[in-house]
Amino acid sequence: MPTIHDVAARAGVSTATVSRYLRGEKVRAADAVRAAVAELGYSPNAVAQSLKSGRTATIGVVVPDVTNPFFAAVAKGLEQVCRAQSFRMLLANSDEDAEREQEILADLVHRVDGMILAPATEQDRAPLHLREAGVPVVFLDRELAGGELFDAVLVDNAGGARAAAEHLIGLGHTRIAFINGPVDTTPARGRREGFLAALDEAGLKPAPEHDLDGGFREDTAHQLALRLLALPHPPTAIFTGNNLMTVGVLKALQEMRVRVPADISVVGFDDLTLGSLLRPPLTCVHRPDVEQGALAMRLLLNRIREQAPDRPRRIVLGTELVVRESTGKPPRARR
Amino acid sequence: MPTIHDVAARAGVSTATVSRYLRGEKVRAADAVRAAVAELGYSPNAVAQSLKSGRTATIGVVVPDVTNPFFAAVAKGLEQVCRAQSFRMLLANSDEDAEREQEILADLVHRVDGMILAPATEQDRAPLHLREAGVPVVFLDRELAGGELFDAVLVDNAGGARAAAEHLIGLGHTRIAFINGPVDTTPARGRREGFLAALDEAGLKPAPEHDLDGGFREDTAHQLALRLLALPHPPTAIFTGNNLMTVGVLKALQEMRVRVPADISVVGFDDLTLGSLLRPPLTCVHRPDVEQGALAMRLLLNRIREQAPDRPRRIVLGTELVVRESTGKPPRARR
DNA sequence: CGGGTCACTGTAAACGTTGTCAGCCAACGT
DNA sequence: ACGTTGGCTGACAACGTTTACAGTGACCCG
Repeated sequence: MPTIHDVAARAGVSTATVSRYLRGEKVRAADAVRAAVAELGYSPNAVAQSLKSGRTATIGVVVPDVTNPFFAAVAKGLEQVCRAQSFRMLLANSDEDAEREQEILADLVHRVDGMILAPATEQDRAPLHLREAGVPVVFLDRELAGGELFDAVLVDNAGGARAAAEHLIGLGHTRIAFINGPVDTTPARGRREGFLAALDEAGLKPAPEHDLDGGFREDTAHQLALRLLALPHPPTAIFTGNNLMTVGVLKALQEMRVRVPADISVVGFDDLTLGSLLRPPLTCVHRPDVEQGALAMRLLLNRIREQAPDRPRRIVLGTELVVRESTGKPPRARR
Repeated sequence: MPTIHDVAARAGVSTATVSRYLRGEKVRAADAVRAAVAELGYSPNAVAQSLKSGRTATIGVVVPDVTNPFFAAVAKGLEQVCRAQSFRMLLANSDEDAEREQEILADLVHRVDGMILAPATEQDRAPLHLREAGVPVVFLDRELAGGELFDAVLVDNAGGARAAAEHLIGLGHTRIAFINGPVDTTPARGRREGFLAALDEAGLKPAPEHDLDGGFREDTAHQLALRLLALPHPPTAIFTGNNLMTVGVLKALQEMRVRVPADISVVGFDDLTLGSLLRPPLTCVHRPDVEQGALAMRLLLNRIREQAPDRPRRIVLGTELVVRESTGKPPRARR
């Protein structure tokens, strides 16, 4: 692989001249250099450039799981903006595991100019090290308990959950189960808050056995749904805290031949790609995903460009309740 | 951010000694160095290491679109193996665009030790440059027309498509439409081959207006499906060449209130995450996805380790026809 | 024709690491 | 007492760039 020295030798100039030519400065031997570059098929070594300049033109992205359609969509938004601005994207999955996340961060610090992170828990301390190391961080969909020291692009979790709960309450439901994510996580905390607020305003209180943590996982939610069905007083509606858990619940209901919404209504936070094709089409809290990624990346790249340490910016995106057919009035028999 | 010099100074030794200590060699001042490292919170600069060693411990991954659940699953497999072997993953989407792909490759050559690539077309010449640059490449799900010069992890496209077609033929269908991807793409070519072979054996020939290219895109497939329905002799079954197009077709059928499988049967290549929850549950050609990614990455990392230029390896994974409820006998009226 | 300006150029020193090399010292054998 | 070994060490040169600095020559002006 040819280096700048080879080009310089061939063009009969110094490396400095080649370097300058490449950066667009006016150079007498431009033609010769251009020819040499072409003949040798030279392209500058990015690693050497990084070492010299201290910039890697690379962004680290840590999400729980790209397989989750929400994060896949977010990743797409991130990547689009990234490449449009000549940055690259180093992607890693934390699997919702704070320890693994920490390893990944430590590994990535030196290789990136900035970091997009959806932390596994709000108690996470690892990101503070990043800050010390001078690596700008933007939190995506989740943030730290420590307060708003970092930039973040979030979604109106409380508002979305409240809308979903109010919708169910409006239909006449009183026994509403909530299969949520871990409450030490921004979205789960916010969603619970909105959910409880709506219930409270309607004079309702959730039974403890209806207020569950499904760990944002399909299989856990699946089991919890089965357990809910086995209860002496099963709920007439289930609100799920993310897309994966919605799938788990729907599969459980299908297995047990529970009719939706005749027997049980289901609302999910997050749309499903195939939401409209499901049996029945899913009522859900819809929200921008690609846009959320794009926004986060733009925020980060701006932050990297202007080194002026502006105070942290928090962007909160709105949600939309999409009413399809998985929700209806509660069954008479159980009321 | 402290460097190895800072550590050396603090420990009262030379940088060489620190470097040796860090690589695990026996060093007299081990205690002092350990202490200095801890106190300064030093960690080696990966960029400098890369420059010196010529290795980046990074793998470039170029797929059409991470948002496609198949590639999301593949990406997960890739990443798992990657991290298990202390490599990182640079991810980019080509959007099925050969030109964009070429830009990405050129950009990534110097930053990676190897490359996983799902080329946009089989005519693609860009990967040959990678080979010249000494960057090992493993093709994923797709390969080049130029013959088998590269490693590749593929799937038995012809076999899967044949099974799907035979299933439909067995049910009595004779007018089967095929919405395929671009035939200058490995999977689309193979799938067409298997499809046509099965029809041929049954003494059937597809009408030209039933043999379509949906570009692997949901929206295009959607339009094509609408066009098929408007035909004087619409097909009684549709076989779709990938997951996105299956979705497009299903949505079109739903819009037009066409009953599946009463009016039209549908089989798709690729499962859908929610395949079993759809109305009706989807009959499809299922195949390993996470495993395919994991396999490809293992192949690549082995290739990087052993520099012995072994001859290219091609791995072809099997498929499985999952019969659910979207296929049935053709409607009487139309036969 | 001397001096000054201008536009460009080459030399060389970084960036942070690793690896080669020669050198040092203690321990050992004679 | 002295050479030899062996284990460890530090100085220094890379790796491929960029860039500060100090030229260099062409050109113009008086």
